[in-house]
Amino acid sequence: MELSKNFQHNEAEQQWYAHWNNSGYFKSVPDDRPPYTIVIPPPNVTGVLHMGHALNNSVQDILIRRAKMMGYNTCWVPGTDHASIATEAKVVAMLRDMGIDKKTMPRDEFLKYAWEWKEKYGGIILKQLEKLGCSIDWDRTAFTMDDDYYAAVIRVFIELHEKGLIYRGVKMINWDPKAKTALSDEEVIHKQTNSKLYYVRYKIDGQADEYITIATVRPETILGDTAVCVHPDDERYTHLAGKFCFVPLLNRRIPIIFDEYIDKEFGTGALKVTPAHDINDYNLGLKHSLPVIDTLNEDGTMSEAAQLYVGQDRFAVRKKIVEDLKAVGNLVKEEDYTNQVGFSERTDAVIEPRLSMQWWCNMQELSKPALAAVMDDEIEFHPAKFKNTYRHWMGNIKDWCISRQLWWGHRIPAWYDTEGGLYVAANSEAAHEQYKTKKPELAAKNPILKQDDDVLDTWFSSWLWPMQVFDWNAAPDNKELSYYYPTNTLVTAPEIIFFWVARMVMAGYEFMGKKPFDKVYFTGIVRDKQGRKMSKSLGNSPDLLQLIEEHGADAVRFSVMISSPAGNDLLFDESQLDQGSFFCNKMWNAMKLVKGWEVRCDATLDDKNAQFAIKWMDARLAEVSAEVEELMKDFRLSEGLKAIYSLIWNDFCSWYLEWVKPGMDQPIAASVYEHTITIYERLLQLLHPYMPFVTEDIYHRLRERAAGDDLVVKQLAANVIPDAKMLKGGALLQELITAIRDTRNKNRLKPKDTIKLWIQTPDEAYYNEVQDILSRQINAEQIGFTKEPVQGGISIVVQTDKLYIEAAAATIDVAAQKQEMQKEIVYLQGFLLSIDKKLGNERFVANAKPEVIENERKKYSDAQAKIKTLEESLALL
RNA sequence: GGGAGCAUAGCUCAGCUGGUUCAGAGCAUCUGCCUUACAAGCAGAGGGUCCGCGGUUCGAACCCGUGUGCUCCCA
Repeated sequence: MELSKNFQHNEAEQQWYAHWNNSGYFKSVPDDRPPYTIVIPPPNVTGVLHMGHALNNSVQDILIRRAKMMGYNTCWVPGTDHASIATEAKVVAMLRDMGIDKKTMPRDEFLKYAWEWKEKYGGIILKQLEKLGCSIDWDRTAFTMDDDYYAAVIRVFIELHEKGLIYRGVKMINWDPKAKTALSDEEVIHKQTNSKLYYVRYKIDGQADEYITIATVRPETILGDTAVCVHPDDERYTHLAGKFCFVPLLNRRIPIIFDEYIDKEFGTGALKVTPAHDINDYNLGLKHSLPVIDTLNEDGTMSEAAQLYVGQDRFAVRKKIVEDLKAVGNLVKEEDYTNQVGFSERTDAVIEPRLSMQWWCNMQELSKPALAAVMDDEIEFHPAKFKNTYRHWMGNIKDWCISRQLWWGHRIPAWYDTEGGLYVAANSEAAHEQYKTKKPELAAKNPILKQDDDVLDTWFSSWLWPMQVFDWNAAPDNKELSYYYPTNTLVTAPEIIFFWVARMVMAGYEFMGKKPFDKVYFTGIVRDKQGRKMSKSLGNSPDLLQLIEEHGADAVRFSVMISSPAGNDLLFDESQLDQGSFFCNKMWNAMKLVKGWEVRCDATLDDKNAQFAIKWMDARLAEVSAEVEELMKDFRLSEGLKAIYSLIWNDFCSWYLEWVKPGMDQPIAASVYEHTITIYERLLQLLHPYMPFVTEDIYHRLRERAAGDDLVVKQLAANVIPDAKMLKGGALLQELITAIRDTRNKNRLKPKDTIKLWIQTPDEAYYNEVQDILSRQINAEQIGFTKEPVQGGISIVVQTDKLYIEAAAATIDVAAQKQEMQKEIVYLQGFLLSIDKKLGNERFVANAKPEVIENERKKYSDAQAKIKTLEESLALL
């Protein structure tokens, strides 16, 4: 078999994903094994895969694959949410391109287009997860507007309405003039914005040439002013009690009112009050019984009520009104000002506070068990610091605006009669039944009820996800739900904590009476080199599919995971991908090396010289396996990967393989070959959750495999206690080799120059065991023991053994050797002193743990011995 | 304004319950190698007031306080 120079990721990825999927390894049905379940945080149906998804889904896949190898029945449920606003925007844009205006279209027809759009583009993001290698149970793919899911959402609405938790009312909401819908508070993003603060004077009624000056960043809202408010203690204005002033340009007469809400320090201390367009002004208006003048249309243009600039956009009007105020002399001044402005999460339009009739969900009761569950660690947060954020939000929870003025989504199951009577029911028939019973006379006259035009917030459906993907609504006692629910781990970004995590917890307790998941793992945020969050709008997110194409899915997963400690952000830079692909290549080459030995196997050969290497490698494998297990328990995936990476590259490739490698054209003991293959398999298995393709590929190249013998389903062996003596012996051997190589370098020996090594040690047995390895690693033609110092050689000290190197080619620098030894002695003497001080301190001896003291004593005697050895060697030079 | 977090090698970051096996990794740099798997590699090396100050402690990168700088979330 001719093997390519490098690992060919493209072929391997295609081949193995198809093989795993076709073999049914990703499918899950309830059985006797314990379940390990993850529901995917449904990506937005309009989305494409970006770096955040790469991180998020790599983490999920690692957890799932590892659980699978540990004997769990793993189930990873995929799906998408319908993304009301984003999808509707896409469909409207598509129609516009076709020359069709949504307004001219009935609802049903629009929805037909929307479903077509969803069928065509909606699944793209899920398909992309295949490329990343995600072991997803595709048969379970769910969508928040599937029929069963739709029914569940409607049921939940009705139940909460019956409980009195859902109600309809007029309140100040966040209005997105671009999407023309209300938004919840969570969908508004506040950004610091450079604005202007305009000082505008309002003429006082009855006072010739007296004005009151207000400051505003939104001069266009002047047209909706119904009062000017000042602080009752503000001496500048006390004389204006009971007076009125005129709104500039309109000359509407409005009262000057007094309220302690006013901040005297801000601007001029006088506030224009526009109850229709500011939440604080609205509350002030309620308190002082001010009229409300809504000067904006739904698309952000000025309404008839504004009287001026009717039909023109709010931002165009802002400029014009400033000009016009200036022209009539009422603009006093303007200054630069930075303030927080709300933007729509989906459309990026500037949000308008607007008074509007909407549906609301009261969260007070729902939040109580949800808050307690997280605070009591019934649901564990990793990292735990997010408990604070969660508590803060839950503790100050506000009613949730759940209606959206859109068509794409779950239509609100409420019907109205001609008198405004309200009927909430699962369907039109049921609503009409209610109507006939309640108002038989009206029903006879006007038999048709009108359904509410609005749909529900997308998150009002996705909060049911962990339950409804297992068919909660139709069959609450079904086998799957009781087997998979509560799910094990939810993996998500911290920015989703309120949208998703909090609401899913609430829904879980409210409707299932149980938590939706045991643990929540919050990943970091993926940022670019400059530390900016990667986002579509900034355009700083690399094309993930292209990265996978170029570097391979394993390399992408590696680079994302290696630099992603739990809950910390990760600065992603494409150059990091190299480390991952180099690693794939390293493993590929190790496989080539080992496979090359196959034809040189000799079953009759003695494997004595390799025993040390094998036992040591087994011990390291045991040690790191245990370490990884601990790290995984704490979601320290990045450190787990580092440990495995180092085990494979350093311990296995750089040390072990060199130690068992046969000489050129020399045979290898068959048992050593076998053992090496087995060790490599176990290393690949340990790494597999992180880098599934390259590991599966090499696994199959190491040996012929029977059908079904695939790494993805190979069960991890139970961890064993590593052989401590072997670990120590291996570490010493490495230290010896490195020290001698360093000495060779320093004495300008070429790699091909051979040396003679004389060892002065009390433990000759150890050296006998490693002699074969040692001589090859340092290119020694001869190794022997000595009881006396060897004259004329280079002398070094490793731990407390003395080594003498004789080399014909060496240019020995005695002065340099002396200097180095003296330096070492000085350091050790200082070290000794510090331990001495410590051990001489009564309080240390009294307070420190016995093992700490014991360790200090050992360090002391070791250092003493080493100084003695060094001094002896020094004396000989 | 309220809250959370971060500051460790030139860069990006690890360092969990305080104890020179605690000052680490990768990249970058320097030196030597085309050594029979790998130059996408091998063998070595150098490099740090663990942000400043104060405190607790026998002992602090780690705990506490404080200052400075930065990031994020919420209002």
